[in-house]
Amino acid sequence: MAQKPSIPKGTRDFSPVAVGKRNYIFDIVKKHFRTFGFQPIETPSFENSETLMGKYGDEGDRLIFKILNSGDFISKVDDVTYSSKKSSSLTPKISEKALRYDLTVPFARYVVMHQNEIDFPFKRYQIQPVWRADRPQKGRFREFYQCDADVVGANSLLQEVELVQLYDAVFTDLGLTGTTIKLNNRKILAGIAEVIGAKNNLINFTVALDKLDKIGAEGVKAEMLAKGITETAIEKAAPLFSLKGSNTEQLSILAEFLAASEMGSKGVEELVFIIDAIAALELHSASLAIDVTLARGLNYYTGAIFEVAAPEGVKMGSIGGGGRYDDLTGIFGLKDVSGVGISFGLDRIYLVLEELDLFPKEIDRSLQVLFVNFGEKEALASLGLLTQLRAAGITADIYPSSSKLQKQFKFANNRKVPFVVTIGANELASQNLVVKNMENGEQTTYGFKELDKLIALLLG
RNA sequence: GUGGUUGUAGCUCAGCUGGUUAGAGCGCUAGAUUGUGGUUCUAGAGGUCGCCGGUUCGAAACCGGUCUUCCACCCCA
Repeated sequence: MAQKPSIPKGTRDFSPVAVGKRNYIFDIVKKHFRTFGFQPIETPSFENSETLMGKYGDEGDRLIFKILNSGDFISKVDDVTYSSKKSSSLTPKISEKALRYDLTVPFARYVVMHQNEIDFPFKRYQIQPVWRADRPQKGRFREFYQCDADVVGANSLLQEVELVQLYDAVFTDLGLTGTTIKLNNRKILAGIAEVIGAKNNLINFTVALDKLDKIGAEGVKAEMLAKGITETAIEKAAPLFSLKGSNTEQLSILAEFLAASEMGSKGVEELVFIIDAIAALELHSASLAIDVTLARGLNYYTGAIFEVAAPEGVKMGSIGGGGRYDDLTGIFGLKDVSGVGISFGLDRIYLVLEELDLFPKEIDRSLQVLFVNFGEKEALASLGLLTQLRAAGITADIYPSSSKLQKQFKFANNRKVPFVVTIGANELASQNLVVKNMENGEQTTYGFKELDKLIALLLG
């Protein structure tokens, strides 16, 4: 053992137990994606750099993992570029591929490339890892999975309503009650900026507003001032900092505030539709809340904006987000295809479920029954019975060597095996097997011919 | 990318202002118990103190660098 091996910053190994828990979440998410009519696709881990670069802003470009070209790539760089030592001009010459940064941009590329084969409206889901050269923190990794569901080619607000229901269905099924689905609309943000006279400073305005719950009203004002938003404009927007009351109350205040803005009024109208529809349909465990400070990545959202907050009391950033983008495929040359989608933050949902102890304990039951090994003859007899159990769909195994019973039972205990079958010389002679319930220690004897009874016990 | 923080046994952590052979609990192995785990008792094995370099008679401890962890920015799931 020369040096202890390690894995790169922000990456993780997953143990059998962890994979079991992750698959539990994946399976529930997939189940609901499918019942809502979404179809799965997959795209490559890496794309051509030009597909990704420039789609996430300067900040995003910095976080994209670039892949070096193959071969003697340095020798192909001209001397001027090489000696300039400027990463921005050198990188494109030595790297033409990059790891996927999210699933939305590759999806847009997919839609454009396959537009003639796709039946629109196209509802797709995609669950794959993405990579970001970010600095890791709790719940933030350099390699993590995204679970996205998007609809392209449908302008109806019914999609937004369904996506809210989809969030609710998944979190309810996971037993994660008390989540808050925060809802806003880019048109409202644009309307506010218009009304207060900061139309040309929309991004700075919303980025600052988005931090309200983090840095408080004073902090937001300070940041807005620093970003060149006038004091009178901030004053006008001030009532929105402390917007309170039910969704409908907030909406009526907003409607009044935005009356002069055509864009803003349209946004209010859209929110009213979604809120009314959800009120009529009712959610199971989540609550839907208007949040005018919600901005998220403004790069491509044009309509509804979603973000899901973990139940109160759990310290965790958002566990999901999404929104509508009217022209995502435009950057790849396909105009007028509207899309709307949501994403589940698997790693964070995992942490939240862990913290609230919401994983079912059957998950780590990776083996339902273990046969104790007494020696060659007994083991061969066990193998015959084992085969029948496996054929009946039961996860069963035999201890590979005739080690001490103490050791074999301890192994069963550590693996959390609920039943252990013992077939020793006595049992072999009488054609019986002894089944031990590891939870309460009770032992029951069955004849070899009564295997159906054992199967019923194990399946029940 | 900026500022800070962390690293000691498989795991969770002690280890004082530098001073012999670096500790505990849990886990692991063996025995008490040659057909029974989860409880108890006894014994044992496990560590180039993240890595590289420096200061010193002497470094786990001090200094520099580097990697890693976590945190605040930035940004975001």
